[in-house]
Amino acid sequence: MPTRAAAEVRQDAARAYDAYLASCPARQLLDRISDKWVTLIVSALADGPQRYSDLARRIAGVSQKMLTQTLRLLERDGLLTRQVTAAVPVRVDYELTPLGVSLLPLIACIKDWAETHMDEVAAARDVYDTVAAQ
Amino acid sequence: MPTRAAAEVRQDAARAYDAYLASCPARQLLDRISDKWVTLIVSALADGPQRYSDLARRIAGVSQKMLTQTLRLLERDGLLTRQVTAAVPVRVDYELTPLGVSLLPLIACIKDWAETHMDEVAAARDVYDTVAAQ
DNA sequence: CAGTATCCCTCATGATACTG
DNA sequence: CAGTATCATGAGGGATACTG
Repeated sequence: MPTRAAAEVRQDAARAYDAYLASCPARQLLDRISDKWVTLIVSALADGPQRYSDLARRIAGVSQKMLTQTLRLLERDGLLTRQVTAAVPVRVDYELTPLGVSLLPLIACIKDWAETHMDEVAAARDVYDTVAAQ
Repeated sequence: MPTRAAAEVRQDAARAYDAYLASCPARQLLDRISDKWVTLIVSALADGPQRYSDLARRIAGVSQKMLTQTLRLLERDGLLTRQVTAAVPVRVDYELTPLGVSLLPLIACIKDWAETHMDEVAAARDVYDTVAAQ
């Protein structure tokens, strides 16, 4: 069964490549910052500490689940700290760590490229779509 | 029905925010480069033009579907060109455009941050997981 | 060689309801 | 206020088979 064997070889290669990518730092970072809410939360915290409800308000459209989940993720990664103040009602503040702050220039780079070049991309899309329509 | 109305208001806000994000250049760029295969293909083409089969070989683990789909996406965005040479068998070469090349420094920035700081992130995770386990 | 077409399936996200 | 728990869905991605 050469076909079956070839398929297996391909799948093995795919799995090995997946494993390789999983260990790639740049890939791990991209996995983080590509998350819809990660950059929004980090950017929101650039101005200083924020409470949970502040974040929920600033980042309209985020569900409680995703906000909590993403905050936990970022806390685990050492990008922000979670400070609970025992009171009634409870108060929880989130703040960027120096590591989290160090991410801001990178986000700024991405923003720069986007603001400089995304209109070219949009133009290219228009051309592509126009030609394809004919 | 105040509950229902409140839920609707929240959903409207979420939709409006989605629309806002869809028009955000930085978000659009992140949507592109966060794609697993986009950065790999762009990086592979940094060395110069490559044929379809070259790319398939270099980027082990990519399916034909995703390779073709991603190449079309990048062509549409004006990041690379597709050059078909009529012959038997057909030959297709892909090459970065200047716009595509301009993306390379940004990818390098991301790589730099990752290689500089991802070990700190990994360390933070270890601490977090260790504390959580107790 | 360089694709296209199809099916299938998982996994991430969001809505909803409940709580210390 | 700041979450947790549960359920549903839908879109992205892979496997497979076929083609100019």
